[in-house]
Amino acid sequence: MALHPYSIVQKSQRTVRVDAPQIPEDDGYTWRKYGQKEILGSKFPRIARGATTDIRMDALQGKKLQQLSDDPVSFEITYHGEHTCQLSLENPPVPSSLPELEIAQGDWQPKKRESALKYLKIYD
DNA sequence: ATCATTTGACCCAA
DNA sequence: TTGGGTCAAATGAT
Repeated sequence: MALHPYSIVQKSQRTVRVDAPQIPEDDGYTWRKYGQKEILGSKFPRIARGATTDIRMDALQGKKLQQLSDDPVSFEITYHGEHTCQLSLENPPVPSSLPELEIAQGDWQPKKRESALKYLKIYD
């Protein structure tokens, strides 16, 4: 995915614009869509996704997709925080106890802990 | 059976 | 109260 100019929006959050054939859906992580909303003044809905590649909660990461126009279709992707998970899927680290799951790195974390536990169960 | 997506409901900050 | 982010049950895909 050839990344095009990005601008720093906040600490640990950046927005990247790419053209349609370069939508970085395949950016090395598995994203799970968990929401879609119509945005006032926007022609296209905003899609919310979270990373599910790593069963550790501190590896969860938010990602939003916003389609900006539909002629030269471009998207705006906002990453929240940083991935802390390993890319290698062989031998994924398994949390031995639940309290470990309370730690969330970066400026994004799931709103409810139960939800994160659910994510965990899926991959447990 | 496992895991992803859809979609209205729910929640909360502004 | 409204707008927007997340929840979660049903549904789809494999």
